[in-house]
Amino acid sequence: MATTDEKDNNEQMSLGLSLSLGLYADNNNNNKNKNEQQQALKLNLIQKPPPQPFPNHRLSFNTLFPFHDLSSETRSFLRGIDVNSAPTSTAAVTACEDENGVSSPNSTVSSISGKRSEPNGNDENEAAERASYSRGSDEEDGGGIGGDADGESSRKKLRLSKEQAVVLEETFKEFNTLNPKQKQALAKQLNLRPRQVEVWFQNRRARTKLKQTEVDCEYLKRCCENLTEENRRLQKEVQELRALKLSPQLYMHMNPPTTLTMCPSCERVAVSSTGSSSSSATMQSAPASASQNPNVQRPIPVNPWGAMSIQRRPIDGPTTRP
DNA sequence: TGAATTCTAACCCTTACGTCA
DNA sequence: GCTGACGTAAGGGTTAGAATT
Repeated sequence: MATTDEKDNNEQMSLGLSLSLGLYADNNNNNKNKNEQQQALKLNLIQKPPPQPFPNHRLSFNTLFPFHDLSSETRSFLRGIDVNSAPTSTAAVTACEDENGVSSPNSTVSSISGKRSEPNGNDENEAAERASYSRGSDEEDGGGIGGDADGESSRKKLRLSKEQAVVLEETFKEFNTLNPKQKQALAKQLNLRPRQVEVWFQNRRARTKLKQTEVDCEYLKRCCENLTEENRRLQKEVQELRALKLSPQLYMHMNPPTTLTMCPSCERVAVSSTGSSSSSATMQSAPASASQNPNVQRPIPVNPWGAMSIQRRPIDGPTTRP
């Protein structure tokens, strides 16, 4: 059926994606326009994606574990994803699309296209089949990809063409979430159903998040290793100090124990030796004097992240963002 | 004005399918 | 040809915020 959304799409088709995404021919009759307009302002006019990579209601990993020294890096993880490594400009892809908007290589039903690597064996039959398939019945969502017409049970799986994937990827770099209008416009441009675009973005976000989780996991692993090492070292020091306490007569012949000091500016922990000239009084009374005199370098509880010098390699992700 | 209800969109988890080795 | 691993499109359920009543 011809919905108002389709009308929107027709109006927007004449523009390139970047423009059409921002275009708000506001003849929509549903009740969420205010929201969308606000979002459109945010996303399209200001060209500023939402601040959070995943504007989710739920807590993200980084929300739960806010590494203070990593925030900027962590936020940048989701930038610059280029999975397909063949970034074609949107304009170029758009240019491939002819006026009818149906002759471009469309999403591919794998059982039809055969090879995964090269879906664009452009028969007219194939193209027609793909077009009819990917367009489907433009009823919203309900049908699903396998829910069209005949089979409820058999859900055929389509494969997006390379061009579609590239455009989606490029768009994802810009906006990792789409508002409904953007979704519509992009779907129209790619000759897909909005639901398919939505699903693609959802899955794409999931993949990005998975990568992020892997990176975070690796980081925590290294944190754990460092902490274990630090713990081992401190245990050893404690043993030394206990031995010292039990036999003070030996103290004068011992090397001074190492002490953790913290740089007040960067709060990084440094292991320093107090030097051979340090007196026993200094060593033993250090914690007490530190608590009284803030200028005294004092042994501190170990900052688990401070001693880390791990460079977290950002994973690919959506593009730059302030 | 505040509470209850409805709508919507995003997310997560899972499934099903296609491809490849 | 069969099989298991892997990638990914899609289904279904849940949730939170906005809009409406």
